[in-house]
Amino acid sequence: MANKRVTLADVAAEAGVAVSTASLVLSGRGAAVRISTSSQQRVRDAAQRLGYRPNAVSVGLRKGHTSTLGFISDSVASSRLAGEMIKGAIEAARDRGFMVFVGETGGNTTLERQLLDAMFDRQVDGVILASMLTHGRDLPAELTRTPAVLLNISTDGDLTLPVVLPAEHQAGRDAAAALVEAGHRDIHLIGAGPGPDDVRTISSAARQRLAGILEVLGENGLAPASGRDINQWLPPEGYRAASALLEKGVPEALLCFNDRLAMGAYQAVQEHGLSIPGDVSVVSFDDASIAAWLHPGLTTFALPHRAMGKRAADLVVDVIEHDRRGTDQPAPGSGVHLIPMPKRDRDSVRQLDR
Amino acid sequence: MANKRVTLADVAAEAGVAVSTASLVLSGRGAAVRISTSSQQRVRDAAQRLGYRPNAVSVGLRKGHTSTLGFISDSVASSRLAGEMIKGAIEAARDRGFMVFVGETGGNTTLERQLLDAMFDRQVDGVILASMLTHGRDLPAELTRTPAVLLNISTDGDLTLPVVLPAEHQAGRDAAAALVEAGHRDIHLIGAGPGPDDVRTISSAARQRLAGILEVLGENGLAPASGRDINQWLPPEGYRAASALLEKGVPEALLCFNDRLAMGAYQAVQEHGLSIPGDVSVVSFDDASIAAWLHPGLTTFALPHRAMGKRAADLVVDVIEHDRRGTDQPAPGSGVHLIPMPKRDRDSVRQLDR
DNA sequence: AACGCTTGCTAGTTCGGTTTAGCACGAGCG
DNA sequence: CGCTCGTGCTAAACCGAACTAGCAAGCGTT
Repeated sequence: MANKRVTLADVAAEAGVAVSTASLVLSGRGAAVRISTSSQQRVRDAAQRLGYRPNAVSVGLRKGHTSTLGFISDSVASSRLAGEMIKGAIEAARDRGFMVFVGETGGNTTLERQLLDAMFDRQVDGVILASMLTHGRDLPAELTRTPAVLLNISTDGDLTLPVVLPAEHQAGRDAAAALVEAGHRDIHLIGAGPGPDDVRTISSAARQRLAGILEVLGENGLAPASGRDINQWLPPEGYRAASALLEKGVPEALLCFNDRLAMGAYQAVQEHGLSIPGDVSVVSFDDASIAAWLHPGLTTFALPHRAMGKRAADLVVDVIEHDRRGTDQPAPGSGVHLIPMPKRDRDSVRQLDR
Repeated sequence: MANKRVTLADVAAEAGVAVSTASLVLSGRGAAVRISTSSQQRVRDAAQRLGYRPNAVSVGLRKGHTSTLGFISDSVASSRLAGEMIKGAIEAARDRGFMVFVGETGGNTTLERQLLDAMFDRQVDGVILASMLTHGRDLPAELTRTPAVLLNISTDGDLTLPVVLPAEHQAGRDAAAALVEAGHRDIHLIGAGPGPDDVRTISSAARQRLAGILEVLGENGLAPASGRDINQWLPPEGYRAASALLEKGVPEALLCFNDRLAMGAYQAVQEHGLSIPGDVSVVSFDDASIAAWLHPGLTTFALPHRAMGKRAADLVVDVIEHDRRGTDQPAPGSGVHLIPMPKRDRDSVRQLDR
C-alpha cells in the first residue's frame, strides 16, 4: 500500500554522500570517523526532510538483536490482573526502547513451546514467562538460550533465572497485623487454615499468606479462632463459610484469603442483618475491582501486578544490556524479587478500643 | 548466550548442496525447479537433524513482510474485557501464523504515534487499533500505509477501514424484549433515558442501547416508567438511582445500562429488604465477572470482546493476504462489522404470568 | 621531487535468507 | 556431427542497514 519507506540509500542520495557515510553520521559515529561538519549536517537535514526512520528489521538482521521482548503467559485475559501485569511490562519495556510480543498458552505446554519458537525465530532479545497461577512448574529448556525472567512463577529448580513474585508472606503478616492492631482477638480465617498445613489450593500464595498470618498471630499470643480450608476461592464458597460461622455466633473479624471469598462473606453477613464493620471486620487479599465497589469498601492487600510486570521487564532488559556489554561481571538480578503488596485501606475494619 | 542458531548455510553444508538449493527445497519449490528427490531428501534430513528454523528477521528483510501484527489500544488493563479482546486477537493471529506486538497508549496521542512508528519500523504487516471507549476519534494518518482495522472504535469519517463493534443497538432491543416478554410493563432505566437524547456519557454504546430499548418498548406500546441519565456508570451511582426509585415504591423491573450499575442497584434493593427477582427484576449489559457472582446471578447481555478481537485479527489478515495476492478485487471486509452481544441468562428476571 | 601524515569519505563485506537467470551435462534427433 | 532440449543444480543479486579497511587529496617536510 502507498509509498514505500525512505531508506538510508535515499537519504544518502539526497545528501550527496555514500550510504556508508550516511550510516556513520546517523549512528552518531560521524565525528569519530571525521566526517566534516557540513556533510554531517547535510545528511541530517536530508534524513529529517525525507522523514527517514531506520528499518528495524534490517538493523536486527545486521546487529543480531531486535529491541524486542516476548511475553508469554498462560492466561492474558482470565483476570484484570493479568492485564495489569502485561501493561506494567509493556510500559517498562517501551521506556527502555523495546516492543513486546504477547503470547498466551492457556496452560498448553506444546503451545508454549511453539510460541517460544515463533518468538525466537523473530529474534526476541529476551523473554518474560508469566503465569497467573503462581506455582512450581517445569520450564522449557529453550529459556536458557536467551535472557529470561519468570513472572509470578515460583520454581523449585535451582534455576538461576530472576523470579518476580508478590510478597505474599509479608502480606499475610500485614493482614493479620491490621486486625490485631485494630484490637481484634477473635479472628476467623476463610480460605485456608487454621493449621499451617490446611491448604488445599495448589496456589503457593495460600501457603505463604497463611504462614505470615499465623506468624503474627503467634507473636501476639493468638491463634485463629477458626479456619476453613477451601479449594475454590469464589464468592459462593465465601458465602457458605461465613454463613456457617454466623450460625454459631457473631465472629469479630474475618480474614479472607481473597476478595471473592470476602465478597461472599459480605453477602452472608449482610443477609444476617449484621453490619460491616460495625459487627464484623473483614480483611482480604488481591484488591480486585470489586473490593472498591463493595459496601463498605473492602480493606485488602493488593496484588501488585503492575509493579511486578514492570520489574520483570526491567530485569530482562538489565540482563540483555549486561550481556551486550559483555563484561565479566555476573548477570544482574538473578534470584527472587518480592514485590510488596500494598494495603488498600478502606472501610471494612473496625477500630476497637480495648 | 549458548550455541548460536543453525542457519541455512549450515543445513546446505551438511546436505552437500548449495544454499540456494536448500532454500528452494525447504520452501517447497524443490519439485518445481527439479531438484532430485534424493537431494531434496538429504536437505530435509539435514534440516531435521540440525534442528533448523528459518530466521524470521532475515526472511522479513528479504520478503518485505514479517507475519507480525500490531495491536494498539488505549488501555490494555483497565478492564478484564480489554484482555479478552487482546486474547481473541492474539489467538486468531496465531492460527494464521502471525505474532502480535501489543502496545498501550493510555489515550495519549503522541504515544500512539510513537508506538505506530515503532511498529512500522519493525515492519508489521498490519495494525489493529482498539479502544475501550467506543467513541469517534481522529485517526493517525499512518494507518493508511498498512492494512488496519478499528476495534471498538466508531469513527465519523468516511474511512474505508473495516470497523469491528459490538451490536449495541440489537442488544438494547434484546434486553428490552427480555423484560417485556417476561411480562413486565413497569420498566425503569438506570444509566440513561427516559428520552432518546438523555445520554450523558460520551460512550456511543449508551446511545445505541437506549435507542434499541426505546424501539422495542415503543413497538409494544410502552415507554420507560422512568429513566436516570448517569455520567459515571459505577456501583455507587446505581445504588443511588435505585434507592431513589425505592423511596417511591417498588419498581417492577430495572434495566441497567451496565453491570456495575446493576450491582449498585442490587445493593439498594436488598438493603430495602426486597428480593431479586421476587420483587424486582434486573437486566443489564456487559457480563462483567461480577454478573455471575452477584446473588442471584445477573441476567445480562455480554460484550463479546473475545469474538471482537478474533474478528479484527481475521480481518487484518484477510486484507494482508488480499494485498499480497495483488489481485484487482476490492479489499475485503471494509465497513462495519457488528458482533452480537449474547444473552447470559441467569436468575435476575422473574417470569410474570399475565 | 619524493615521502609521510592528516583529513574526509567510500567501496565492499556482512547478516540470513529468497529468487532469478543460467550453466553444465547427457540424451535424442536430423 | 552439430543442435536442441530436458534435467539438476548453483552463482549471484538483493533486501537495508552496520562497519571495516583503505583510498585520494592536500599539505608540510626534507
